[in-house]
Amino acid sequence: MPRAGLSEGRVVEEAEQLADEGGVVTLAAIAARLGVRVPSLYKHVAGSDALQQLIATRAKNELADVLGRASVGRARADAVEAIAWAYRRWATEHPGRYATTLRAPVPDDAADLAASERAIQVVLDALNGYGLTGAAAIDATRMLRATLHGFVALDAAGAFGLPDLDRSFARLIAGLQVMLESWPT
Amino acid sequence: MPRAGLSEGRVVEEAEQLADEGGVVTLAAIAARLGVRVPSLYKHVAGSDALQQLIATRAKNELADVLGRASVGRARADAVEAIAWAYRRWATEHPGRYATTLRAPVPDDAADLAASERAIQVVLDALNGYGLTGAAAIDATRMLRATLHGFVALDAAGAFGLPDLDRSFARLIAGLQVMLESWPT
DNA sequence: ACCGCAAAGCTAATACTGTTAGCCAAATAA
DNA sequence: TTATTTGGCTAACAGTATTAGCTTTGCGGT
Repeated sequence: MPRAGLSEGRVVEEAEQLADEGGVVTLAAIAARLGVRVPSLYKHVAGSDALQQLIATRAKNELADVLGRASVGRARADAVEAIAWAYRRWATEHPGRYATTLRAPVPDDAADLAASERAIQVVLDALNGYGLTGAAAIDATRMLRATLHGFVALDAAGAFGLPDLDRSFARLIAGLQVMLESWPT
Repeated sequence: MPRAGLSEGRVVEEAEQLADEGGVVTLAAIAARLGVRVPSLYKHVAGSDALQQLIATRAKNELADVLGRASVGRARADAVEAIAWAYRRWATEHPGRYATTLRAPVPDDAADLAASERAIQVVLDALNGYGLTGAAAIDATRMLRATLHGFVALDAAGAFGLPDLDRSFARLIAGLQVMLESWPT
């Protein structure tokens, strides 16, 4: 029996693809796609939970990259708008990976913690232009994350009616600008 | 063998309790708590999915009730503030039931659709005082739902650091007021 | 070139989950 | 009292994750 040439990375990639295609992310499904039996996967990942964790960490890093690239060279309203659209776009294009992004970082996983930090830092940097520091910056970051996540999450769940989502999102961003302009320091 | 005296309502209640206690909502766990074997549950609910559906519909109705009670007799800023705090409170006190609230209503379930409508209507009524109609009202409703859901979802996931959540939420509400005051009609 | 060994696949077995079929006793209706 | 419906049960099956243990591949060292 020839080897399939798997690796941790290969398994995680396949799981990510499967997740983003909306399939049920099960070891059985992943193994089938890789042309391998289920227990063979355990030679590369420690189990279902560990696999989820790997996907989550990679997703957080990728999201941080996307947001960082979107906001580079921009400030204030420009930066917020760019980040918002990039965030929504990545989340809707990668719903499976995005969903893993939300779970709290497990406290003993340094890589996961670092990835979470990176994503938040991009938002904090963008808000820097508004002169927010300390508690005000924390509040504003939480507000921004909550708003963006809430929109894409409700969208993904189909909780909104279908039409005019882009218009609603644009209005939302405009509203965020107003909010941030008047944010107390 | 004496009967356990179950009913659809009793099964759903137990599942709701289990969900809000953070347990894994599994037929096995529910049956154990009710002192009954798993297949017996099928005499009262049509299966795992159907049970989820029942919980979801009841949860949407309860949330609509809570928001409705909170906003009665209030308008504009008052109404928004009351709804926001009631929403967050109910969601954090009933995390399991709240989570079921987010799934899109299944199109052929009239009760579920009606429940979803009720909850949205409360928000729409509250925004009525701002003179929003048509597209503007839709945008504002989506914004409000997204913001509230985003905050409680990230909170529930532990995605925020622990401290000062009430302060951040209060700031968020204040920001929403500003946003709504300047919302274009 | 050969051996040895770690890595990578496999089968088999266990323990969960949900689900269906079919039995039997208990409550209820005639 | 008898007939029927109802609500519990056991048994069986399918799907999932996981572990144990076996075999073979393929690479590194001699």
